[in-house]
Amino acid sequence: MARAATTTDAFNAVAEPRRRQILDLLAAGERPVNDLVELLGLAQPQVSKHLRVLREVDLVHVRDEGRQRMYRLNAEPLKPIHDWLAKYEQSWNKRFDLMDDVLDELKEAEERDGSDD
Amino acid sequence: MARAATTTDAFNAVAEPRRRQILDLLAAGERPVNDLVELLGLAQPQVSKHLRVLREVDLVHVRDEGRQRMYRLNAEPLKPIHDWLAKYEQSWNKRFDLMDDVLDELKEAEERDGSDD
DNA sequence: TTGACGTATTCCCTTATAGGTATATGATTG
DNA sequence: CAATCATATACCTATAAGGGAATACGTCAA
Repeated sequence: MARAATTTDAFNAVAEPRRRQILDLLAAGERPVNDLVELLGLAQPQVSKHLRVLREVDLVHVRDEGRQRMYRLNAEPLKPIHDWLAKYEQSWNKRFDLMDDVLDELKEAEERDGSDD
Repeated sequence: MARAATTTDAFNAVAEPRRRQILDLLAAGERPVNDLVELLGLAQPQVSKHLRVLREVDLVHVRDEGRQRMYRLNAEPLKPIHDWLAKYEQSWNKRFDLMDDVLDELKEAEERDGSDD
């Protein structure tokens, strides 16, 4: 099997840095494709392709405005990622794992020193 | 160019559901590979391969314990993901985008109604 | 209608995934 | 030392990514 499609969920869609950039830009407000093309310095087709992925996981909404297509952020699909991360948050904030690290080093030292019976 | 390697960063490593499961299991404490194999119901080589990816992005630490290898969670590399998400948090919590949605619908209705002038 | 503009899609290519299966490596026991 | 356990790696296959380039499509202006 190959890797899961980028359009499987927000986790996969957002793993690509360019797509995160796009979302970051859209966070400031609605924008037509060409704006993004300029801001990102990418070729237009690549931007359209990234936008397609973001659309498929519902991270952006589109609206037709004349010959332009206005893209707008829809952050809701990011919530599952945030929710999943919640349980790990203490690990880096409160240095909860400091204790684990110490225990680890103790065990390793123990093995090194007292290894010969 | 192909997709970025899964070992590029935590974003990519964590896009795979199995690897998130592994981290979830390790969140409860250190475990040898075979424990994970049983708990996940996966073949041992696949588990080892997932663990390798997690190791390469430093999401797990290993410790030799006799013929077993004890894996432990290291959540720190998840922080960048959390940090990136921070700016979107309000979007789903406080329904900040409700306003945007309303504006959107107004615009669309406007277009529908006043289009034939 | 013709042409220019804004955007999406298609095709080609290189690369790497994830799973399956077999096997290699390292540590322990007898 | 041989056998076994715990884990890692190698090899194979199918699949699809993302970039580049060309082109198709829809809209508006003259």
